Amino acid sequence: MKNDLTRYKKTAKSVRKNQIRINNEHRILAAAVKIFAGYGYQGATMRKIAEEAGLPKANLHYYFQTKEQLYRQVLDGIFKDWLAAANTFDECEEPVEALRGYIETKMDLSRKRPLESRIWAEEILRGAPLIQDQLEQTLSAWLDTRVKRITDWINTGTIQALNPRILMYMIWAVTQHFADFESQIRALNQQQNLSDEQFAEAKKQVVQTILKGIGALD
Amino acid sequence: MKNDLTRYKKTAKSVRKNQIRINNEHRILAAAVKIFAGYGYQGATMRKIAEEAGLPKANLHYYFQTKEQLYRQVLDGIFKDWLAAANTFDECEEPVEALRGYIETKMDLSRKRPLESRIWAEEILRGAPLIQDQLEQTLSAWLDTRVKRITDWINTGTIQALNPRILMYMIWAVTQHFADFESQIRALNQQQNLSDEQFAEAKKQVVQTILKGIGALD
DNA sequence: ATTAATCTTGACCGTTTGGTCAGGTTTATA
DNA sequence: TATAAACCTGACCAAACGGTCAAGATTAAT
Repeated sequence: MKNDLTRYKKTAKSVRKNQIRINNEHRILAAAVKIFAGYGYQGATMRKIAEEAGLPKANLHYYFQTKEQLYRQVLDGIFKDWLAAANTFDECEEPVEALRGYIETKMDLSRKRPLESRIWAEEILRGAPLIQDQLEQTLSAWLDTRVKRITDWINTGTIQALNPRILMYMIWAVTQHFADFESQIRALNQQQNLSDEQFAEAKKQVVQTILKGIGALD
Repeated sequence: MKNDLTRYKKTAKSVRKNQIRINNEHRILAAAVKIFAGYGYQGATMRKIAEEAGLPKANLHYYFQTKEQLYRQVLDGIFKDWLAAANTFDECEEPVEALRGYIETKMDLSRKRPLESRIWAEEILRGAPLIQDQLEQTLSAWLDTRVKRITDWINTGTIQALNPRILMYMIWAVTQHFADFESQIRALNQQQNLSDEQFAEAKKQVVQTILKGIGALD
């Protein structure tokens, strides 16, 4: 029993100690997302991230040895969110509901996490120097299986004949556009970000146009 | 006559002298496009641009006083190309041919000038710090008149009811995606850029999906 | 109460950055 | 041929960068 108590105490203290690390890593990562999204990888400086996090710069290097390692962890987190959202593609058998759910989930992700979307976009814009492997392996494998599902829909006549990859590129392009080009959309909307109502309208129209465009509606 | 000859000589020499400046400015701007597209504004250095142009760094500062001024001229050039392409929107009265022509022109621009598209995308990603005015004025005015044309199409029942602005955002998103996310598409295409045939297929499918999606086909 | 492990941080370092400038060279004009 | 204007460039500079480190503070474990 003493043993148990000791272990319990140890665990509790470990948890609390880890908590310091976990808390600070979270704080730094959150600050890093803001700064990387706002300035790009090169434009972001460890000093700016430290200020945003409210910590001395040297402290950042205690938790993340280099700027590149910090950036890599940010990218990893984004990729995990992306994969989680991507699974909504498989929740329905029917093309209309599967695609509608996927498009809406991607739109919601753009709305709720625009910073992450922009970091991802910039990384790809620069030629994906750090995430090429993930693209060529994880993302490529994910896409392959969905291409097969779409091909099945085509073969059963549920949607019209088309290149499934190009369809996916179109969905990615449109959904992510609302995060990545937010500042352009704002400039064209009387300097106001889209309201919730406007965004809901956009989401609906995007779904409608794509589903109708591939012959899954009407 | 002597006057004419003198003027002619003067003009000729002026032209040739200007030619030195024009040539070098072109050389520097072309190098700047490559470097800014490959590294982003912050990642691009005057040294890299100078190397790409084959000129000493100090020479760049002779023609363009600061890095920001050089970057601004690059952006101006891109915007002019964009506006030129945008006019294809007005070449046809009918929505099908007007939109098809516009989408195809934008796709061709992505194919032929991906570097410029990426520079533009990065500028917007960063919040458009230098081109906000152009977006809020020139681009906004351009969009307004096209919104009216699309609204006319809706009112005459040529296409279905929709928000014209969102339609334009979708077109921009999809067409520019093929330039901006080229490295992702490459990673998902056996590490090969889209061939001319693949790109032609994409162009066709994009046109088809959007036109059908807004009820302008079938 | 001691000891060990973890965390914190101001001061510092070598490198790279955008930008300057004096002085030389080339080109244009008369 | 003489003179002015335009062009060229190696050497240089202050500022900012990512990263290091020693020394102190805090927390954990016995």
